[in-house]
Amino acid sequence: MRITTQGDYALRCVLNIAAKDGSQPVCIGVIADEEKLPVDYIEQLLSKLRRKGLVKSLRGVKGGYILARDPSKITVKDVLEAVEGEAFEMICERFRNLKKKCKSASTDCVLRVVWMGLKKRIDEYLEAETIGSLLARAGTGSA
Amino acid sequence: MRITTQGDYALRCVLNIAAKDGSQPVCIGVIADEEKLPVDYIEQLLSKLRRKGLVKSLRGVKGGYILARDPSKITVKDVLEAVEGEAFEMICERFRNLKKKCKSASTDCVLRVVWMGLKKRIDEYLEAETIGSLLARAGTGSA
DNA sequence: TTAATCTTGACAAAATATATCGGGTATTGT
DNA sequence: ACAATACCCGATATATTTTGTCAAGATTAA
Repeated sequence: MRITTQGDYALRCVLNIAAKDGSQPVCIGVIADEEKLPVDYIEQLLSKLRRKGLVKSLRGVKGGYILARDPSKITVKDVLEAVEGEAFEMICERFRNLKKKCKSASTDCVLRVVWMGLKKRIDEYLEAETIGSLLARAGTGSA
Repeated sequence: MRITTQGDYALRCVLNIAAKDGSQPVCIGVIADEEKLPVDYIEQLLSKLRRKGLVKSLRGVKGGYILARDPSKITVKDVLEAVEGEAFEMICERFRNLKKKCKSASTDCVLRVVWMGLKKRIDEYLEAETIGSLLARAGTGSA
């Protein structure tokens, strides 16, 4: 079980934008350069973030990306979900999405209970961490 | 982020064995049949569980698998780790394993802190759940 | 000995993750 | 108007992981 580079990259992009003063949009080229990420790849990720309403984009010369709302209102979970779908997808849901049949998918399935509990834990944790809190932590060096 | 069918299947196999009276080993064919899982696939999973010391195997006629220790001493995390490696692998570690370079992998990386916190939450939860507790829950129907 | 059963490694197929590319659209500055 | 910059979007390509299958071998009970 792991988060993918998509989630990691997306978070780095958002953090990069958030760390700037916000007086002007940050363009993909700069982000890719500073974070050492493939520009064509994070372009897709930023598009997803935009469609989910986490960032806003401005086209043309002087264009780029800015956060759509206050960093403290953007959770780590928001960003992960934007690029990866659910932060934690239960295997039961996965089977459903793949049109496969989970033989034990009754509501009282013992494992289902475990996965639901795990999902709850994960979601709670990722909702508690925000871009704002990460930024503050980075600033104070108390990481 | 998700657990794979390997983890799910492995847990179903262990639960299946644990649910029996233990007077005789359970063979793969029976487990596969009862759990509706591909026999050749779970064969590999059970091999991993054996190598990790979670189950014991007996060959020949009347052979099969039995739990290596008390169900209450086998955690969900034990089973997941046996077949999937770490229950939650941090992206940083993954990069290392793939011999790739994570540019931001300094000890004070803000995201690293997040992943470490998440890993801790996940591991704690999965260590708290045991085959024994799941079995008890299934028995009482209080799921 | 024979049949049942685990053991092992190799192979194959499917799904996902990670990019890369090309052409299009909007905006700014001249 | 025009050129330069930068986002937009869909298609395609590659790599990796996941999932599943197969075949030959080893062990044991009856």
